Amino acid sequence: MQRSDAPLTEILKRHGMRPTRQRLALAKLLFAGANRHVSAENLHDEALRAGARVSLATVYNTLNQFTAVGLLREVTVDSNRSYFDTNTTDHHHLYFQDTGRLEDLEPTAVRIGKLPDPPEGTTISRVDLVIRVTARPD
Amino acid sequence: MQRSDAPLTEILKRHGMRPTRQRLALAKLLFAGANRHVSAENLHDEALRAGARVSLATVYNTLNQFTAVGLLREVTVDSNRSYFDTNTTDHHHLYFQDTGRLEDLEPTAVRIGKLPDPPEGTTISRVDLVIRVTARPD
DNA sequence: CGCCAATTTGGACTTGTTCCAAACTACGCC
DNA sequence: GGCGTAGTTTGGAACAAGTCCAAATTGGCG
Repeated sequence: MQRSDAPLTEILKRHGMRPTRQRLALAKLLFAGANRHVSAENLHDEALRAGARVSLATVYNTLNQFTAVGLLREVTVDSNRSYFDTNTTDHHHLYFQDTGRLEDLEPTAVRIGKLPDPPEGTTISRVDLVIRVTARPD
Repeated sequence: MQRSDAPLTEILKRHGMRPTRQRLALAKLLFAGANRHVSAENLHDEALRAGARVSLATVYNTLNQFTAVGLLREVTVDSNRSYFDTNTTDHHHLYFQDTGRLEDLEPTAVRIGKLPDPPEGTTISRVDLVIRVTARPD
């Protein structure tokens, strides 16, 4: 294990997960650089290409565990595929319907001026806003 | 065919669809009363219970066709099931994560104060806002 | 070092949805 | 009113995303 994996190891431990080879490899892909949006298949392919031997089942397990402990956020933009976002701060999304590409919006790009009170006995767990764009037909 | 189906027949024709027994039955369930949110399985069960002989494949076909011509709107709140909304006007949604229940929000309940310009070469096709609530843990 | 609980894995399974080829039907035409 | 045909429906097979499972592996602690 290289020195540079140490912080990832720490992160996993802090969230009650053993830093296994597979989880470290996936965490590295997810958290090494800029914020990302991945699907399970998508991350699995990437892991294999990077030489990590990880099964698809483990990718699903890991994404779900990371989401459960708050390292990832699930974004629902497409009803037949789950996307996971490494940016867990408060923000919204831009979705390119033509290509399936998903991007974060700057927190300042959108302002929600007014929200209703949640119904009696419930609390708002999240407010998701998605701007869907298509190539301009011209 | 009863007199009361005439308007539905008209609606279907106007959108280039033959008013078949199946489409009329489904349209009746969808558009007879207040606005609704349905899933395919859900509408299929209801149709059968109402005595309409319709296959699940036809329910899917019909929901997709209705959506294509703008009689329905697809709402993406859950990544493993599609919901269709009979309210095609501009509005947002309240989603009860515990029960899967989906409700329309009054157009006045939410105000979006600021939106970014769409990226070069694209146009905004839709802005979806979903407020997710859970039972208050107490 | 060795043990044991946590983890991973391939493959079977489930669920939601689409595809397909054959059967059926709406509807314009005579 | 029957006919022909293009549009529609249908059951079942096929597909895709995701979960489950029992067996094999492995990390971490003593």
